[in-house]
Amino acid sequence: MLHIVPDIDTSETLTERQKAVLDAALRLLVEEGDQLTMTAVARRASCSKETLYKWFGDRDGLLTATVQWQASKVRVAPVDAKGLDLASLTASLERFASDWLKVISSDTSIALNRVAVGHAGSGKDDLGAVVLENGRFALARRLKPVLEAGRHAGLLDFADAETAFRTFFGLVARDVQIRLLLGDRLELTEATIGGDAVRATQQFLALFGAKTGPQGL
Amino acid sequence: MLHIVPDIDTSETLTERQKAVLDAALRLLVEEGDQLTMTAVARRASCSKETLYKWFGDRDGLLTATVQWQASKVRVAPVDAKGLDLASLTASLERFASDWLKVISSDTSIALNRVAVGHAGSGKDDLGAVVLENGRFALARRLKPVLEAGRHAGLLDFADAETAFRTFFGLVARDVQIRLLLGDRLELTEATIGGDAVRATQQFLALFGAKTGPQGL
DNA sequence: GCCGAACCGTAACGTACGGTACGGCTTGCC
DNA sequence: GGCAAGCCGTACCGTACGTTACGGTTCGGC
Repeated sequence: MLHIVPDIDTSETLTERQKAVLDAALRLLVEEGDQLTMTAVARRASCSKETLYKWFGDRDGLLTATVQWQASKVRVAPVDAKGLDLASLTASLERFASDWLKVISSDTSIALNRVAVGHAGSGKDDLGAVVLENGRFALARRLKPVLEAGRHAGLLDFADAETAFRTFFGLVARDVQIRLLLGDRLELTEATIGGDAVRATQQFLALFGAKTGPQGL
Repeated sequence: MLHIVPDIDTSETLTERQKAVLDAALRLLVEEGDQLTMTAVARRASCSKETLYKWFGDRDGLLTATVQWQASKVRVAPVDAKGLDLASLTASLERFASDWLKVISSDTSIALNRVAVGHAGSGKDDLGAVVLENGRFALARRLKPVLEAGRHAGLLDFADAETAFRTFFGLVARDVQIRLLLGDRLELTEATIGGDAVRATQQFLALFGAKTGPQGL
């Protein structure tokens, strides 16, 4: 989703067949959550359990490979930061907010985050780290250059890009992710997401917009 | 934690022995996460498995009772809303922010939320609903009267208390909870929490403070 | 056509754990 | 004292599932 870019490490020495198996595992993970069984994955993927173990080692290996496989699919197109004015900055921020809301409200993201959260307690694997790295931290890496460019163009005023990013993150996500993870029915329509993206962006600009200029509202 | 109030429904027809057993289960839940076993709980609580099943029905019943038992312990003292001025409103908001950050960064909260998130997928029980009801929604119920009082006193300006609350929630929590749930090391010291509470409150007032008066910063 | 590698389907194994049964001990009541 | 209730400790049962083993099939290379 969100502008798939066939990246270099997307293949990651995975054969097409292996990708298909991981897709099956992913679909099953969305449906069943963490209580999916190796037998179910094998049946869904029309492969043998022996093959699963040969390719992925054990259950945790399969889960990790599945999460990484999904992560490799959600590379978004970078936003170029040339010719930045308030309109384009606003559009970029709204775009980031909208994309992020779509991601965290998707069935796939919810399922993956649930599994990763569940595994985070017992240091058996690093699903939490993988999800975090490809979620919140990847978002920060992509957004910070935009924020820096906005500051350089005199449109934004902040001391620390990290702090500014975290505020933006909070304004966008609010209670959405934790409510969805905890099972709250919270249907985010296209319109709702769009409105929330605009609101969050306006609030962010109100807090961090440079005072030079008619920034009254 | 946070000003325990011996409430009416705290007992909830639980004997002292049962409370002790649930405390043991809670401690084990923090240590082991969702893979705690009934045998381990019985051993830790020095009771028999037969007793666990008699009292709580099955494993899910024990988990639910444990979560509810913890929830019954975190009733906070309500903030009175008389004689409200900007200083006391600011203090109240900072207090809410600080308390909430302490809650979501506590080992107990993290463990409970992890278990609830893990169970949210399969409609076996309603741990997610319980956690949500005693967490995010309880916070809203307590904070909204303060916001309404602030608006009535001419200190705040917002159309919808729910929307205002969610923005405050986002400004306070930001990425903290999801990072902690996913296993990110993120040590929140007393000082950090205090600073974040002040920052979030100032940002909230900048967004929703009434324009009448010297509200320039 | 033959061989080996890879893989499918399925059966089998071992174990961990939820749930149950039971003997023994304490406690309160007659 | 006798008795019943409640509970502890432990042994036990059944099952689900991770993991392994194996026979049968496909397929590329010679």
